[in-house]
Amino acid sequence: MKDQRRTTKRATIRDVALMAGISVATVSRVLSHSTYPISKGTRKKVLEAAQELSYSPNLLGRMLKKSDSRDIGVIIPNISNPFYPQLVLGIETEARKHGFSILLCNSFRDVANERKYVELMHQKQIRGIILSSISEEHGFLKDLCARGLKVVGFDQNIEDFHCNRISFDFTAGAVMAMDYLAAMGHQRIAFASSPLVRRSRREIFEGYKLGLSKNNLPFSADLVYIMEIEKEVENGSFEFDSGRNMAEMILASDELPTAVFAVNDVTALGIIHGLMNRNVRVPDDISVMGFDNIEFSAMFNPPLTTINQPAFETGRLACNVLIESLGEEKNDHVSLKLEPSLVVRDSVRNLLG
Amino acid sequence: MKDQRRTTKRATIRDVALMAGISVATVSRVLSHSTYPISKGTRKKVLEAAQELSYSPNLLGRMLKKSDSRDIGVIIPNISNPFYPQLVLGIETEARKHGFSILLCNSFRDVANERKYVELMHQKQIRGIILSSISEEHGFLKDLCARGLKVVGFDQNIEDFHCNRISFDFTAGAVMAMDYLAAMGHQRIAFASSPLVRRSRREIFEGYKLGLSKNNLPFSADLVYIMEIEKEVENGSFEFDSGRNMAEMILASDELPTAVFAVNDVTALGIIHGLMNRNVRVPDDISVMGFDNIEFSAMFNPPLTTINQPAFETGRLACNVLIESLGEEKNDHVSLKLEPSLVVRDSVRNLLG
DNA sequence: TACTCTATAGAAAACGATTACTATCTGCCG
DNA sequence: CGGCAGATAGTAATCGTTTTCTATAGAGTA
Repeated sequence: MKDQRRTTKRATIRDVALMAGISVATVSRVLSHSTYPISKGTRKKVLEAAQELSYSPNLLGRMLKKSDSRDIGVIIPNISNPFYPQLVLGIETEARKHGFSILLCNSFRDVANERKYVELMHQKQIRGIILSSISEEHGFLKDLCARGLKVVGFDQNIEDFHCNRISFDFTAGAVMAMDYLAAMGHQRIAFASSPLVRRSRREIFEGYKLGLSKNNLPFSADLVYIMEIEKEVENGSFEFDSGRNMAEMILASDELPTAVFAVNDVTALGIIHGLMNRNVRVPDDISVMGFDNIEFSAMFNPPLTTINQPAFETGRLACNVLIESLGEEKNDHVSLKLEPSLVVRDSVRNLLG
Repeated sequence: MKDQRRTTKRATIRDVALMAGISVATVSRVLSHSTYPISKGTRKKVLEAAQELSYSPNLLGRMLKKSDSRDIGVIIPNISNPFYPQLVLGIETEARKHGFSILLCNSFRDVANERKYVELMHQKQIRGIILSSISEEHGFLKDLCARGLKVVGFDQNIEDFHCNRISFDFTAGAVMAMDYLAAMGHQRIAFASSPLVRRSRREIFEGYKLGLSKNNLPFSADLVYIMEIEKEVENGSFEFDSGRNMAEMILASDELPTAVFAVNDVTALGIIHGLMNRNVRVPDDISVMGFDNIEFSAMFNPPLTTINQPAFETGRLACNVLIESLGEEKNDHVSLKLEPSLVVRDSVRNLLG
């Protein structure tokens, strides 16, 4: 408190040693909570000196020596997609428990970015990465794994190489949605989606078809609406707009569906918007179901019936799996699949009621 | 490509030197793009050896030596508040341009967390932090700044110490909202908010009162609805719910307002929900205006008229200011104030039309 | 007594880079 | 021809830690 005018350089372990009249080795042992036995007196002297100099360890030095960085890399396509904040929150919640921090990078759906970030993290000696990959080719990842990098991937396209994986059963979710719609008496159910360029969308489409046949409903190409253009911008408004356009297309068709199942919530919201714009009421005239259960789907008007994809939980799990695997020398991989669940709100009408 | 079965240890600069038959100094100079002159032949040999060993620098070593970590810390209350993803995106967009990565931490509105994270970042030799602080006391920050840490703070409570600052003119925004409502012929305008425990809310309330008197409208305590309880959970649904409750309260009052101005979009959405629940139409019966312009407000039904707080731009700016200040030795501070803008959508009715 | 342990402490070697010094060899200038 | 500058390369110190050796007592043991 007194000598406030200390030099701008921070005190090192050496300074502490000097002031305490003790070797650096001992100081290090005290300050890094080693199990090495230290006499009461010495410990006290070290602690006092450290306090006096307001010593704070330089983690770079420590990391370099132990070659272990206490943070984990997180690479996602784009934090502004409402799924990811929850995911990140889940990751961090778990990470902090174990004293890890997270290095967050948005790949912006650019393969080069993704790769660059992975490389960078590796150079920073990060030992574990949670990756929502959009790349199709993972040769470089494989290399890094061989060098000891641990990876937890999810959903997307990580198929060509073996790593820990948290996945989500999109297909089952879609089937679940179809089951529900069928149970509500819907027979003509449209499917609305952006282009099927992502695995998740393809799987949901699969589930749509599976769900139809499971419920003895005919599949008709007339009922599937898949936008042709995909803007790689991910600010959400794109899918919302394309939902609105699809609403127009749906209304222009010969025979209206009684329900439309959208590939995700934002699209569903756009569809509802488009329908209401034409004075079609939801769910009274047409029912709409979404997928994801983003936070806002509950606040929408009408509240959206949807399939829950547990983002937060996924993040927690991913982080746990990663931290666990960091401890192991071996390279066997965990593969977990999270299950969807139905969230009933007010956007689907019961035709049988 | 051939000797795939290389040891798991990564090649160091030393290995490269050995293989190339060249000193480490020279290798370092080549590989770190130094300006030191190197002969064509030597350079080639080094590059080849590096390639052969698939050398990749250990950034910890470099950082330690140069005592400069190439990343910046970002501490925010909670990424699930829809304002922050945009902010983070803005920060990263700018950061990547300059080769910085971001270390993201959520303080969860806990002072202890905030402090712990700052300390941790400092220990990691991070030289710049972007901080949305919730702490009231910044003594420790002041200390760190004295030791060379650069900080960019925004909005919140950072008043007791001097640092770079990006702020937003909440009051002007609120006045702007009132101007607009008045121009639309509204005379009885309610104010709805969660408790005024944050600076931003207080300032908006100020603006509400200022705006009233500016437009020659009387202030009436009957028209202000401020929830008493504040849950420190920030998952949004809380403010949404409290909006719904306030809608009930508003409807129970003797003389209805023609418009209600909410302290933020989520609250506004809740209010609309609550009103519609009672078959009050928005904007036909009552107009509602929000504040923030979160992405979702455009997708809502009806699309929300609101005041734009430029989250992305704020992030970019904050990052720029920070990186700029990292270069300087001096400690003079920048203070920027971003201006609000009006976003007209469909939740306010023109009473004069 | 001689020998093994354990507690305690310090010296010095890492960890993987950068860089301040040196040192050599050119070529050029006066 | 002596000297000086620039190009080029190597030696070794350094960044702040951790940790492996050594080393010295004192204590317990046979």
